[in-house]
Amino acid sequence: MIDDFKKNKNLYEKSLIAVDPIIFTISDKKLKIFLKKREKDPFKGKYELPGGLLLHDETAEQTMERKLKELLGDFKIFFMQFQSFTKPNRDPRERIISIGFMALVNEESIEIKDSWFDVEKLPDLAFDHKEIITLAKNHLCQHLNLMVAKQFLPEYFPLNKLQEVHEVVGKRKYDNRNFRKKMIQSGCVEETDQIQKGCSHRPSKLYKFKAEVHEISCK
Amino acid sequence: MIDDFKKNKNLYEKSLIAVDPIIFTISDKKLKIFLKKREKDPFKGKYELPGGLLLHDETAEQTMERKLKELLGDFKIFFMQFQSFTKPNRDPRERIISIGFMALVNEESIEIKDSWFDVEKLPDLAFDHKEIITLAKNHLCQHLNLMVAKQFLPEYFPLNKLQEVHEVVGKRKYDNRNFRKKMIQSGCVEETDQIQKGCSHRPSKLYKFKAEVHEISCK
DNA sequence: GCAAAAGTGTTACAGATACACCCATGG
DNA sequence: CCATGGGTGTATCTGTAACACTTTTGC
Repeated sequence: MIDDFKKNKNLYEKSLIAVDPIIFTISDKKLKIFLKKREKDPFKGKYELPGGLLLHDETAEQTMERKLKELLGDFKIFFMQFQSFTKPNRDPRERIISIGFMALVNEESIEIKDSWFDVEKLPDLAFDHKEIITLAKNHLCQHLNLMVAKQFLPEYFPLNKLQEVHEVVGKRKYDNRNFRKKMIQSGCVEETDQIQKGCSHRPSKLYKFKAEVHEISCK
Repeated sequence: MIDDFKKNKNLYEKSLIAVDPIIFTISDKKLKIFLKKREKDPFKGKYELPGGLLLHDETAEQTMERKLKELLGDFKIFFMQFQSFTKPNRDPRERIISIGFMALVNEESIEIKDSWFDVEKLPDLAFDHKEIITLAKNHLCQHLNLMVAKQFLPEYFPLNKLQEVHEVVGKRKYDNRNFRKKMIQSGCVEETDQIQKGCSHRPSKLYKFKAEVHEISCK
């Protein structure tokens, strides 16, 4: 391929490479994403994904880690690639290829509480970011499984919170008795001796994921 | 992001962008992919994916269409993005980001009969192409549905061929009676009045997909 | 008539669904 | 004592799995 490039440098063009993180969390029973407001043209005043360019010696995954640390702080965050975006004029200034990643964070680990937008009520977006977010939402919804749900929860959680995650991401309701039965039977979660505190109703038992939960799917 | 670039051009580096097509077909009850032999160093004599660079005004999808036409001829081929590869040194000469696509073709539309390798018996591969192929195989296997199966079959096909596609891609066996029942009940295929010819055994009825088959999943 | 693949129905089992009431706590 | 969310069992339905023999054709 490089040989093609050497033969005819006019045809091919080197391009900047960026990652665009779609950072999801669940808060207030809604799926939300992190956006920032643009302070410069083009698209001044609109919102954008908090993307970043790859450094010369970085993989896209390393760029994601660097950006996430910068945005949310230094703790481990789960993320996965879902699609790359290559329209030549997606940035009006200069060609940039963007690799889309979705990242999943537990609400409780978030310090900055603003900047989060309900995916059903997004503001005006810069570049092709609306399209990117739509695809990320579909990808998340289609890849909902226990590994994904786990990312939205703290280590110890009530089963009803796990159900809530499934309901919000999967955009559907589950029967509470059936959901609990299925989760317990699946062997992926286990009861602990911890109890929920500080709630003005019957406190729930807390569960945790068994260590071996990795890729178990859950419709 | 471009502002970051303008501030410090040393840190960021523009890169060539390529597509790498993993072209699958089913032949002889095996899943096969298209590879070509490298005639130059590096990796001279090893096999590689038939990748191509993005032209300055092309999306990755347009590059795929151009390359597929060049490799296999001018007919419509189904393909989908599955992952991008960004290790800085994946090509020892110069940085190239590669966007991996899997393409699916029906054996009968192939003219060039060599160049196809059983995915279970791959030759030595150049660059990171072994890794790319492994990921493409997993992706294909996990995304097996009727839309995918359709790509491996001609317009009119025996139900048993559809079963074969599912068995080869899904690496498992299906019970013939149950499989037929399920396919017919699903309403995605319909019987035609066409009959298989030129076989030395009982000829089968031929079926076709109904028009609306797009994204129906099938375990 | 034999080889080779096509085609066909019934029973058993497991997983999914539907459904309504009592419980524990804080205020 | 009341409001709030936590927690529980049974009966039915539906889709999947297991299973073996007859049919049609070419040679």
